[in-house]
Amino acid sequence: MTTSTQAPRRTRIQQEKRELILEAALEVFSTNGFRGSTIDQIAEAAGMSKPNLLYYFRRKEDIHETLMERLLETWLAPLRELDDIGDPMTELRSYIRRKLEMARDFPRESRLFANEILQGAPRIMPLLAGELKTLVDEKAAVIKGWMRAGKIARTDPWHLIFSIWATTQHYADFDVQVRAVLGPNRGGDGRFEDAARFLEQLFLDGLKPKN
Amino acid sequence: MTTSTQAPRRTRIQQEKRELILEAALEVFSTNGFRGSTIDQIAEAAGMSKPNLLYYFRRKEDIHETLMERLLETWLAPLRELDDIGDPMTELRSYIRRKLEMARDFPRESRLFANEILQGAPRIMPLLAGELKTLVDEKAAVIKGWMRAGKIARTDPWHLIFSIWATTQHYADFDVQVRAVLGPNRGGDGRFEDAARFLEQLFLDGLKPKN
DNA sequence: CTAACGTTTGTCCAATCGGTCAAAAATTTG
DNA sequence: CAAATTTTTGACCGATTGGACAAACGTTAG
Repeated sequence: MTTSTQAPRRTRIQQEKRELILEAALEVFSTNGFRGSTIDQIAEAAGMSKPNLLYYFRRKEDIHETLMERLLETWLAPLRELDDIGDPMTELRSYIRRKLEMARDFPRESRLFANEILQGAPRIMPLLAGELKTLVDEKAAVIKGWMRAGKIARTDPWHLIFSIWATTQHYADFDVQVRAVLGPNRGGDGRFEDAARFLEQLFLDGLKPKN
Repeated sequence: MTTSTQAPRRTRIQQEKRELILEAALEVFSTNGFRGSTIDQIAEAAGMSKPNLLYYFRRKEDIHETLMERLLETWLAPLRELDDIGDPMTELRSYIRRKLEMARDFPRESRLFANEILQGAPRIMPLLAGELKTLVDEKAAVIKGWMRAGKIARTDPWHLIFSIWATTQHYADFDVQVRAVLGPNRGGDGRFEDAARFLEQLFLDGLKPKN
C-alpha cells in the first residue's frame, strides 16, 4: 500500500510523460489559444492517445494551469535580476537585451502569455495584481533611486518597464507581422540583432539628432 | 427609388442589421478570439437568433473577414497621415500620439488585430506582406530622408515603426496587465496621459541623463 | 508462477459547435 | 386590398468537443 502524501507522488514515467505533454501543449496553446486548442491536438503532438493524455492531466484546464504557473517564474526572471548594484544604464541595457533574447528563444512562452492577457487574464489575474505588481513596484523604486541620483533621466519607471516589455515581446508576439514587413531580405535571422541595436539607441538617446 | 450601389444591393434593414452584427462580433471576437467565439454568442450580443444572424452572414468566417477588412484601413490611417511636409520630430510625435489615442479609444479593434497576428495571421497574411509592407516601406523611405537631412537621429526606420506600434498598442492589448500593475491609484483614466508623457520623452531623448 | 500496480487503448456519451431548411411572420410593392 | 418579397424563427443535422470508463496491456515484486 503506497502511502499518500500531500504533494502528488509521481513515478519516473509520469514525470517524463507529463513533461512531454506540457511541451506539446505549449506548442498547441501558444498558436491556437486555450479555447482554440483541442485535447486531441495536444495528444497527437505528444504522440499519445487522448485517453492516455487524460490519464496524466484529468482536465484540459489542468494542463494550461500547470503551464502558466511555470511560465510566470521564467518570464519574470530577467526583471528579478535587475539589480541596484552596477551602473544603472548598463543594468537597463542588459535587461532589455535579456528580454529580447527571451523573445527570440522562447516565442511560444511569450505568445502563450500574450494570449492569456489579451483575453482578460481570467486565470492569472490574482498573480498580476499580486506577485507581479509587487515585483514591478519594487524595481520601479530602484529605478526611481537612479533618477534621484541623476544616473538616468527622470521619467515614469512603471511606463519605462512597460515600454521595455512592449518593444521586446513585440518580436515574439507579432513575429509574423515583423517578418512580413521586413520581407525576405531583412526578415531573416538578423532581425533580432537589428532590433537589439535599434532598441539600445532608442532607450539610450531617443531620436533627437545630436548636433 | 434609392440609389443603387455597384456590387451587393442591400435594403435598409440589411444595412442596419449587418452593422449591429459587426459591432457585436467585434466585442466577442476581440475578447475570445476567432475559434473561441461562437455564433450563438455573437447572435445574443446582437440581440437576434442564430439563424437570423446567419441570414445576414452565411458563415462565421464572413463576419470575421468583413471585420478585418474594415479594421485594417482604420488601423493604418495614422501611418498614412505621416507626412513628408512639416517638422520631422513633430510628425513623429503626433503619429505616436494618434496611435496612443487609438489604443485608448478603440481597444477592441487593437485586440482583434493582435489576436489575428498572434495566431499566425492565417486570414490576413497576404495583406501584411502586400499592402502593409508597401506602406511601411514607403514611410520608412520618408523617415530615411529625414535622417539623411540630419533632422532626426540615424536608426533603422522599420524597427522605429515597430517600436511605436509596440509601445502604443501595448496599452490596448495588455490593458489588464497595465491596470493591474499600476494599481487602483495610478491605473485610472490618467494612465494614458502618463503614457503619452513618457513615450514622448522616450522617443525624443531616451534615458540618458542630460548633464 | 501470481498478485498488485501502473499504463494504454477502444468505446462511448452528453454537450456544443457551425450551419441548413422549411415554414411562419413581417414588410414592401402593385 | 392581395401578391410578392424580405425577414425571423424553431426544429433539426452531422461533426467535433471534453471527458468517462472498463477492459486490456505491461511491469515489477514476492
